[in-house]
Amino acid sequence: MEATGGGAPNRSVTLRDVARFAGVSVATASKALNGQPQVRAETRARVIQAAEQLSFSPNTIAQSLITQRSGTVGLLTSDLEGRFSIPILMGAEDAFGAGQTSVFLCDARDDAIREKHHLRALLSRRVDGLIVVGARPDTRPSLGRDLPVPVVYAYAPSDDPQDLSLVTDNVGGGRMAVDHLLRCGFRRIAHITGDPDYGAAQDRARGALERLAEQGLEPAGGEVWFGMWSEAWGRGATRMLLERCPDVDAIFAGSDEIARGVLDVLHEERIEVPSRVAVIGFDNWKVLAANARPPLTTIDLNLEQLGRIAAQRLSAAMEGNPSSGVETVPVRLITRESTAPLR
Amino acid sequence: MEATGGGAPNRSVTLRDVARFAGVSVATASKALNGQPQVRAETRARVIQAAEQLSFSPNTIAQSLITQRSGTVGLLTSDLEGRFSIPILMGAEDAFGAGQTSVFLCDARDDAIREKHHLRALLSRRVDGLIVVGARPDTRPSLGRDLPVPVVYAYAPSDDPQDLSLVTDNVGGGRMAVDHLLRCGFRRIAHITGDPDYGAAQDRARGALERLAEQGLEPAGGEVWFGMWSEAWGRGATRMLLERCPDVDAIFAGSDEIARGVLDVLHEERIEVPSRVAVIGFDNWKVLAANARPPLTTIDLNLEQLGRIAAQRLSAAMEGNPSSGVETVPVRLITRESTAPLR
DNA sequence: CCAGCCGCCGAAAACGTTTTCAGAAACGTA
DNA sequence: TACGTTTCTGAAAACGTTTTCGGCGGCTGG
Repeated sequence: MEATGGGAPNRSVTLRDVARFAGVSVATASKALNGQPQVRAETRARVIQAAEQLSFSPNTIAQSLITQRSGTVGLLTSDLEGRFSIPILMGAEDAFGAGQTSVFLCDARDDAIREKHHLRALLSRRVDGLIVVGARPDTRPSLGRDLPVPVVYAYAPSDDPQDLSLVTDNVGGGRMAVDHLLRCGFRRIAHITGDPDYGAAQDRARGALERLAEQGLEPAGGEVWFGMWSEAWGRGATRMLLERCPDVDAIFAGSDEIARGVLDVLHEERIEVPSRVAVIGFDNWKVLAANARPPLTTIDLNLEQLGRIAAQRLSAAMEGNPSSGVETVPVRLITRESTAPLR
Repeated sequence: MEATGGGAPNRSVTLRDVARFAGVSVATASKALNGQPQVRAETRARVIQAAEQLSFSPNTIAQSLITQRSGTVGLLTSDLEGRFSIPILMGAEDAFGAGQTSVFLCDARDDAIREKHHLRALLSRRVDGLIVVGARPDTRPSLGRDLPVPVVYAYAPSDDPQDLSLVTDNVGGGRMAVDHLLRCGFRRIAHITGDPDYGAAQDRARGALERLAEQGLEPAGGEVWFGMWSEAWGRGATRMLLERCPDVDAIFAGSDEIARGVLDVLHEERIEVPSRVAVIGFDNWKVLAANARPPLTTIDLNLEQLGRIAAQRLSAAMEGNPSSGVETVPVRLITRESTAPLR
């Protein structure tokens, strides 16, 4: 028979059922299952066994109602591809200790009114906190200061310095990329990157230029090649670069997409990578970077880490220890074959 | 003053507060706000205004407790990249009518015990239904028949035919790809695809071969080129193909990644696409397909649609109209420049 | 003027838990 | 034996809603 079997969480077996089955009151049953001290060991055992036999699963909703904590957080994103939100979600799941906290994922699709809508819904569900993940790494409008729950902005910082924002360290990433190329022995380093309206493009470029300047170097071609975040621009810029500056020996691309375009043209021109020209990307977008020819050295955005920190800060804020300002999360160098020490 | 301002959803203003403020009982307030008929228009207006002034937001948790419906569903995925789950999530959000239903996204990371863990948590949160998104389009173990809520399997079908599974129409997609090439006038068509252990690879190939056979054709090279889901395999296979069968005039790649490898070699060999050889991919993975040179015609998996249908079927099941078996969702041809009518 | 009806409102129960507090049982001590 | 103490248990209130049902007042028709 199935009735007492361990299998089926039958529809709605409640604490009352468990209590009755164990021959105690609901109060005692509750205390027994929650490890409260004031219950005899033998009684507790009986209750626990009853719960198992009935495959009791406590109704979190009722618990939330009374404890005033839902054990949920909202993850509000506008990231159509899920490229940023999923790693961040995974980091957050980790940090929240699985099973303790569940997360509502809402995609606002870059639409302010849809975002407002989702926000209302989440608040009405009494989430304990909110993580807001932007679509692009530039400041975004704050949700406001008067929300009843703590918020942390991840990837795209809030425009209100009073909020807490977590961003990847683009300046540091730019430095790191150039530093790696320098360590490998390259000196004539160009930087081809994306849309100059993006803070990320500016920051990565700044980091790169700073590190070059420390060695008394200028970028190959004289300045940074801003353009678009696409392979096509990577190809076009590389062609111009090779013409203007044929002795370039390394290219730092502002994204892996751009890097793919760069590699493509180098390959077309029969220029060996990395022995003649080294290439480094940015983002560690696996499908692009790992499949490249040769596999692409790049800067990993460390998004799980970012998600983990977001969850930690949110937990702290929920305990009453809020923080504010912009915190930058370090990035990581992923070495593959498109850069290598010059002999 | 902020007190009567519309802005801040102040901590926990309850229906009692609204009722008191409007000078009615909680019962009446509830009915007024929910559009129940047995309340005078004037009274209703007073309550609504009170609610607005206090910026009342009903506590969904309390509502759920009494209505026995949480208005939430769980989306259980193992899709590390979010490539499948996010579109499916978006489709589901659409179909559920925004704000009515919220979704918990849980990433099991292909780990059975983590999945079990998430499942317990979701059931304990009393989700109204479950969508299970697999990592790869092959059958996966069923969650079991004795769950207290309806389940629909999306992308990866369940191994229990009693369950309802929604899968993309890989056979139809294979047919569609070849059909498109035929319409464009190509006749010597090769098929390079991924790991033969994947049902998706087999199905796409089957569709392709069927359509070819209808024209009395065989695939160029005699058979399907199975291998791996990577650009590298796409490159290798293309080289072999060109050697063995230099008069090939079209290549159907089993994925966009493979297609990129194919294009790469054709380009290297200075073979014009599409005038000499046409290429079609599969997946419509934007970053790969749209950035390709030339932009890649491909088969779109139609995942939002799949998510929408999943949500509809789930809703139906929640209303007491379950279905079962495997339902295939049609795919879509996305025409770009890598195929074009001959001449 | 009265019976009956209808429209509107509110008291109270219910949902499934946790927590408080009073009381019962068992035991040791004077 | 009486009493204080310690352990353990259970009744009841609380969380914030929805829903049922009884009641009150006014209106209509006879």
